[in-house]
Amino acid sequence: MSEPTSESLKTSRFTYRHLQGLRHGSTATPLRVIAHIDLDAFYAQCEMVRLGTPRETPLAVRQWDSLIAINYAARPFGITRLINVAEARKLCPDLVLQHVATFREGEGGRWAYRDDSFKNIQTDKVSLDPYRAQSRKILQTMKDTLATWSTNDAEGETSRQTQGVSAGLEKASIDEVFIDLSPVVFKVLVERYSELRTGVQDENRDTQLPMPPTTALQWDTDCLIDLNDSETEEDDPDWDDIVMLIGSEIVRSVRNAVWEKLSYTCSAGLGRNKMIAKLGSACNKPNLQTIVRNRAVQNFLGSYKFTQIRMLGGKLGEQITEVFGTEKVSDLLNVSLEQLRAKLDDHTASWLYGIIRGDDRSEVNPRTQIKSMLSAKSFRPSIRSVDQAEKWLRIFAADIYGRLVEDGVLENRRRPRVITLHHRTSQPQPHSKQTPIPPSSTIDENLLFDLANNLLRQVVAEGQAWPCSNLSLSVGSFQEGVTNNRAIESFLLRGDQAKALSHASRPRDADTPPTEQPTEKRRKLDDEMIKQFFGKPSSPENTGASGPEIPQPPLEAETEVAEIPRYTCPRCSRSILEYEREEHEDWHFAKDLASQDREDARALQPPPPPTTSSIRGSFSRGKGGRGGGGRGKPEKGQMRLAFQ
DNA sequence: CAAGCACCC
DNA sequence: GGGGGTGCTTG
Repeated sequence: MSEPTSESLKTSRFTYRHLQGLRHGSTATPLRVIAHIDLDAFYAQCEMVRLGTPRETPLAVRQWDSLIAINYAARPFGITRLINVAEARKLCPDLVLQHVATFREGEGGRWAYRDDSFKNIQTDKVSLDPYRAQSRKILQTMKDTLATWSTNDAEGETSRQTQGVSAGLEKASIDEVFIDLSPVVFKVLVERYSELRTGVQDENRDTQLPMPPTTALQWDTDCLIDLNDSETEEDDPDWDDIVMLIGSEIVRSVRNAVWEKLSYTCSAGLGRNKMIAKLGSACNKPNLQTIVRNRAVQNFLGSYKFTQIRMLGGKLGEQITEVFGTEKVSDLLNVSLEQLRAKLDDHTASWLYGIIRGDDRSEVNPRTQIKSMLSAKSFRPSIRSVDQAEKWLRIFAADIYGRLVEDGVLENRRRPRVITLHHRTSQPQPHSKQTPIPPSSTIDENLLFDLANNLLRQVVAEGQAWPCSNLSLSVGSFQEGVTNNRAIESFLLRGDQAKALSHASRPRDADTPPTEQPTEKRRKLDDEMIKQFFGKPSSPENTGASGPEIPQPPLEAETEVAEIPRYTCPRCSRSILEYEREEHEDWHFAKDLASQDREDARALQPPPPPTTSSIRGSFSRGKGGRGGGGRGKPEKGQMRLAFQ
């Protein structure tokens, strides 16, 4: 082990700047902690819970003649989603086969579990509502548990500035979430390690942190990814190991709460970003969590095909495979950035270069609310009349309306602004028609049905509607209701005041360029400009300049009384409430960090996610023929990039 | 805006 | 493969 004399003098690889990045959820800090939590065979577990089936009982969820979820007890029998019901029964005679709930023609918007649904593919439509309901409960339990970590003060002393931190939670699908644990891990970290509490002056932000006092970490039941070849478990842990340990403790408590309260198991991955966390959660299933420490990232990623990395599972991954003649991350590591740039557009090249080295700065989008709702049905055989189609539109409208009610249409919390009808004929490519939902209308089943029906008439009128093999209805572009609107308006008002204030009192901020109207917009008609103003309330300096993850400096409340102590910030000359001083200083610090990030970005090329048509030059896909060479990178794109 | 495309479970 | 989702680009 370590010699107490020389080793104890060692300092951490990390600085106070890195630590502050953790506090504010900076996407760049190497101390960041992201979790991905994935419910195990989710639909199957929903049915097990609903039916009270023991965990050892093999169970599969059935949709018509297919299996859409298989629990872990059934998997040893060789049952997969690719086989049909008859084959599954043969492999496992005792298999519990539960059909999904369905709507039935003529029974309104009520779904039900029916014994005979599998025989009624012609009249029934699948309902996933039971699973959405469970998903909501699980999400809420996760949030509640995270909240206990955020507000619980162990000692009451250190929590002064760290209380109320919240973990950003992104619902990635019905059975997956990403959590940015950074702020809450920071809170726990400074509570447990008093040596990290010392304030530090601006000019000392890059001072190394002291080494953690610990020499061995207790990882409990976690699964650890092996360290890179160059690393050894005998080395003392640094803070990036400690934050993962704290993160894993938090995630374990979240998973435990979901189990104790709702009887669901889930698996989790922890790492320094979303890509790593996501790959990690799939490593040890079911009911386990996997930690990818920073010192294990190279080893971890080296074993993957890059086509398994998020965003590379589709055509982009396919194209990269063709161009470079390999699917392996380890092979692609030997390709220089210049070589990547020769074959891919700059955007994609630098993103790819970073991502295979474990660099992913994408944010956890703190989003829980649904953005669109879709109700669909495939027809075998195809349908060929308006009459038949209308019956399904009734069911779609009822389905979606029921979900809108759950979402709060009745209380006017949210309402969709657009409705879309998708249809498919024998051609593989589906088509769609959409139309606005009249803003003043009361949304109900009939309204949705009428709008859908109008769209259907349009499709029919254009010909090519029959035979129809697939039909679906969706609503989207949600608008927040009046209650929230008032809150937003007052927020915007405060935002304007903030701007006025900042222009008046801040010396000069390179971050906030003088107001500059995009020239092409000048040509627009006045009323369009007005519409745009109200439609896009965030001005360039609001969206771009301060960066999404950086909190604005606290604003003074209008109702404030004079006796609250204040101080004048030496950096921006603003008068700040004394009790908000620390936060304000942190804000400056975050701003500094952000500009540092941007400088880094200019030098290194930032890693934004790839977009379409990323292959450079004449490489073209089967159809369309637009390789993307033309849309390279005008200067404006660069500017925008720098601000993101 | 409307429509399509890519990617994900 | 069927039933849902998200985000982006293009005309």
